[in-house]
Amino acid sequence: MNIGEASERSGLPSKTIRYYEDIGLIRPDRGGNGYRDYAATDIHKLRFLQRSRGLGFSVEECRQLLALYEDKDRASVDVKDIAETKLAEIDRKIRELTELRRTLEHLVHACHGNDRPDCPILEELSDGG
Amino acid sequence: MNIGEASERSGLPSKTIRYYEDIGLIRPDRGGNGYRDYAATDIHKLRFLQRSRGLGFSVEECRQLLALYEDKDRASVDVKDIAETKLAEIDRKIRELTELRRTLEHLVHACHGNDRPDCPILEELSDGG
DNA sequence: TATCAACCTTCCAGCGACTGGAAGGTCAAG
DNA sequence: CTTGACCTTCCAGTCGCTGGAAGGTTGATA
Repeated sequence: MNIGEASERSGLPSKTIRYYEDIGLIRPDRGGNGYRDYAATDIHKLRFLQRSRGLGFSVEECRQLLALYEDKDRASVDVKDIAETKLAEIDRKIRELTELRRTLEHLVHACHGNDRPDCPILEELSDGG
Repeated sequence: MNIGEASERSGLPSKTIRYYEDIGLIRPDRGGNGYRDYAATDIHKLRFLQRSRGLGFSVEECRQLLALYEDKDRASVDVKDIAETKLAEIDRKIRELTELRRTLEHLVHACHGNDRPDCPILEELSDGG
């Protein structure tokens, strides 16, 4: 299977698939013409990568998860640890963004939003409130 | 005032201050020795940048906000528009992260996290659930 | 006066995770 | 035999810094 079809089946752009090969996440065969040749297991891995990236795992975390996925003697606690760490990270980000949101909404509400120059948003940004 | 002191007063690393000059956000004077020389207005601008970056505005948005900040004939609605757009972006990010969080938490709960290989997290990642 | 640390300068490279584009090879259909 | 859709590699750019090398300046101390 050529990269175009691998792209369709995995939901990843061809560019991204080549990039994942560059950084050693997958190693497809090559045909006599030099074209990459993806087997069913490669497609599985690509879909795995697509989903784990979509869940917010970094490429390095995906590499670990993929290694665990391929290790039939793995311990599920190793997977769970990675996922829990990521969960905590996501929580932290949500908290940060929620705090930002609160501040920004407050400012937006305070600003008249007309053609006059006085603006609480700029005041906050310039003198820290 | 040298860059070190400007850094302390603005809360931005010297590297970042030089970077902001590179991309045309600020233009401090230069002393005879070639050192950058920051005036009080420069420090104001740097603090402004520090705060607006901290509120999640991109550097380009900061450039616009800084231009409005310096434009005494501005209309506050222009500032408000930028802030509202950013607010909507933050909302979208929070929603995305919350959805991620839900999925991930669900998976984490489903995984026993022991020394056996069976793992609902990997199952979800490999076959999409 | 020599020297030393603590500043400052410029320039180049790298991070993460792609993405775009150029220049060129391959393949299947008409 | 040409056309167009594939495929290949390689290089550069994105964003917002950050690190480091190599060298100049300053102010205090021996």
